[in-house]
Amino acid sequence: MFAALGDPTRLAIFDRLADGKPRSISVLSDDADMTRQAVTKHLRVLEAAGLLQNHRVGRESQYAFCPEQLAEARAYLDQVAGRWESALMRLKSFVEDDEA
Amino acid sequence: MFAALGDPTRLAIFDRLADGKPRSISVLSDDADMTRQAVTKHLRVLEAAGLLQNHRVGRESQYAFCPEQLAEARAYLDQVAGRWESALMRLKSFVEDDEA
DNA sequence: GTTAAATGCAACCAGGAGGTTGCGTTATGT
DNA sequence: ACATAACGCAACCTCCTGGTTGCATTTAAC
Repeated sequence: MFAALGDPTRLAIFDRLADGKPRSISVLSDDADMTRQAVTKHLRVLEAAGLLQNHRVGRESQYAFCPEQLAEARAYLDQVAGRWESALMRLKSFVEDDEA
Repeated sequence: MFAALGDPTRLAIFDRLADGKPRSISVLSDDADMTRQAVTKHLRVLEAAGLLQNHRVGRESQYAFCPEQLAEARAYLDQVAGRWESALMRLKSFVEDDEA
């Protein structure tokens, strides 16, 4: 999932869809100075990572923002930050014990 | 920065260093079933992304957790989630207006 | 019913990422 | 002082990724 957002093109697409509005592939590839096929591949990657949702309507396939994985990413970052801070606390109390 | 955490090997190293303790390259490459050089490259990438800090001591170079970029990533995810939720709110009020 | 739009599929290509090996250099330990 | 540990640099290799092109297929529009 970090890998999915790691590519700048993909991050741009994802950012564009963050307003919640679903968009078709051709709409997304219009202002993405690259082939429709390339955009399609990126969309597939983002969908596989659980960041986007695809839903075929008529002859066009709409991709839309999907918030679940986003929450998971935030949870992971929070957890890492938490581990780090608690390590800091242990270090601090160790130093203070040493001073006492 | 998402790209830096996108590689599983790098994520593992980063996760390992999240306890705040600095570690030398050879220590890190001991249990990473891969060459020291490969680990070095990964560490350089993580450092360039601002996720780790390097500090040479004697003949060994110690890499340690660096929290700043982490906060930035969290801020970005928050911002995206915020944009999405406010879009939801607008949609909701639109529907309610329509009902009225 | 035909034309055109929106997409899917597959083959293909160039470049960069991840990894290794070999060798040189600096610091440590005894 | 000498052996060895920890590291840097550079060349090299392989494979995956990002991108393209060509063609087939489904669906809308008129």
